[in-house]
Amino acid sequence: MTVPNQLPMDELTVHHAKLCQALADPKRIQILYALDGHPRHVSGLAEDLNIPQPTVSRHLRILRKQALVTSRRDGPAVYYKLRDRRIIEALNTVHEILLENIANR
Amino acid sequence: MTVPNQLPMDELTVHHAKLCQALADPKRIQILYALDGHPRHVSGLAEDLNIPQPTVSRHLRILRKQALVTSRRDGPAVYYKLRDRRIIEALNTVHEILLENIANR
DNA sequence: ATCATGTATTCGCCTTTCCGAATACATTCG
DNA sequence: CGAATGTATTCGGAAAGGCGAATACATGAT
Repeated sequence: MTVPNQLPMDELTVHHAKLCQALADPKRIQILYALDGHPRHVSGLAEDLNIPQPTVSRHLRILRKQALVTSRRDGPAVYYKLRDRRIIEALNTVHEILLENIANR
Repeated sequence: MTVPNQLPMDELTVHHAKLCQALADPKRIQILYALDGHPRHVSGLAEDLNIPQPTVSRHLRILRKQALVTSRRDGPAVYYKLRDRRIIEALNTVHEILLENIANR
């Protein structure tokens, strides 16, 4: 039995995947958790996480593009904060599953 | 002020990111939702989703590696099912955030 | 054993992602 | 206007991810 031609992928699902992709990097996960409840500016994050400032900026741009964080400028510094704390809940759920995966090995 | 050398990345966070990475593809998202409450075999998924069977198999291998799905063979067919339905909840949370992102544009 | 059905893997190619290094841009102060 | 501080971007290369096509592997029936 042959499989019919693939139809164009649902745009919403593509965006869904892109949002997940924004979560799929260890440094970005660290950044999101670091921002939870604590708006921080870029070099503050860089020092806390021991990540070079340009790298932090690049990751923040990715998170901003997916509207996971928002920024406001205060003098020369730019402060970032979470736009929706539910993203932390989603990450926590995945983390719980991860812990079980490790336990059931 | 110079940033100190980066320390080795927390292994748990690396795995956390890998788990998110497994969610970061539209076809895998489709597969996970298709499996929600309905164990399916490979070519059933392929037909439902209009995706070539080898492609489905490759994505299922990735999901299996992250223990998001389990498989059991029944004759020549292999049935897959979700290992933990909370992954759907995590995806749903991300989806809600996505819908708001689209609305607030 | 052979065939039919269903599943998994390999190969080659292309695209995407990530990083370090360097540099450009923005804001405030003197 | 500099100079100082803080942030963002670009470039080049390396690594990872995805796909179509072809093929190999596994199971059950005849």
